[in-house]
Amino acid sequence: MVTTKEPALRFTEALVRLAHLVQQVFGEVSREHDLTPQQAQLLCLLIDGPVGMTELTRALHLEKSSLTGLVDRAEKRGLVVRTRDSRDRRACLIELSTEGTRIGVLAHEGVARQLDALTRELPEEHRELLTSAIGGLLAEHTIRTGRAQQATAPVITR
Amino acid sequence: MVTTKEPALRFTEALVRLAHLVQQVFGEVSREHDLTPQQAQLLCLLIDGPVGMTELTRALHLEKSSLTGLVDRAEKRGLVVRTRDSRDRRACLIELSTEGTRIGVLAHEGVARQLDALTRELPEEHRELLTSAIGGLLAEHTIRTGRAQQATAPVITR
DNA sequence: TATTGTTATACTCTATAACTATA
DNA sequence: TATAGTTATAGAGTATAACAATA
Repeated sequence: MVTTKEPALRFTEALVRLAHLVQQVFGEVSREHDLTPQQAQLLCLLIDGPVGMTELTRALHLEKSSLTGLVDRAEKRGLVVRTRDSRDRRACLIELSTEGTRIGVLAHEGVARQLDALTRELPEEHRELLTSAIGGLLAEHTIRTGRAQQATAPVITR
Repeated sequence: MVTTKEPALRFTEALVRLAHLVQQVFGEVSREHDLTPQQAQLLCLLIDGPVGMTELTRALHLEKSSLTGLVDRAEKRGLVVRTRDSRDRRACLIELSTEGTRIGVLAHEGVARQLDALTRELPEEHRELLTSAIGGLLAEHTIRTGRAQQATAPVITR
């Protein structure tokens, strides 16, 4: 086996540019719905149900005070609601409002649709292979860092 | 051909999570060098040589006033220098300082190293397939939007 | 007139440190 | 004491609109 440096560099560059592209798509879709990318990310993360602040900080890789502000602004816009956690009076659960659900689902679908459109040209086998390859990368990262990746909707970290 | 919705969704989710991961890596490396991700991105973009403000706004997808601020702060930190463009007295070229070059290269290498490490487990064929598939996506996006992607170092858009 | 870039302004996002309330 | 979350503060990032200087 030869020490091929070239492909490695090209590959990482491809990864970075892909991330760049996904960010763009995410930003554009967010704008269409008058959301910041961070707000869209929050809404997408809450689609599956209410989540506590601490869990959100882990999912979003934010400090708790940063999250407080993000939730404050989202709440002020009527996108989410703070609910008291019945089992722990210190904690609260963040929940989508009706409007938040509506916009969150739209944003989620918008991102999925656009990315899907970009990949429509790929042969089905390639898509599957890509999916599993990416799954491998994510698993590898989880192993290395000990941190699990979020298991939810299209969501981008800042 | 059956209308398979499932794989499409999984695939786009994989893309989004991959982008997420790359963002994380980029953010961590930036922090190590006491840079914001945006500053790191700027430095990486300038490694190949000086670039004008207008071209930078296109590469970074920023409004010109946002870029003015970004460059201001980077200049204040001694990372970049504004140079007058000799052929157009309205324009200026942004150039890395010695320190900016040093840190920019370190950040670039750091990102490449970490991403490379994550992909070391992948079979070589998969890496090549991934690379070409991503290349296809980028090309598709360029066609659809008419905008070229940047052709430079590991760089993430916010 | 059009283009290049800056300034003024207003938000949003983010982190650190100190704090309150509950466990 | 430890944990969940907020507040205070400061700085960074971003966009819109109005502006200056040059083309």
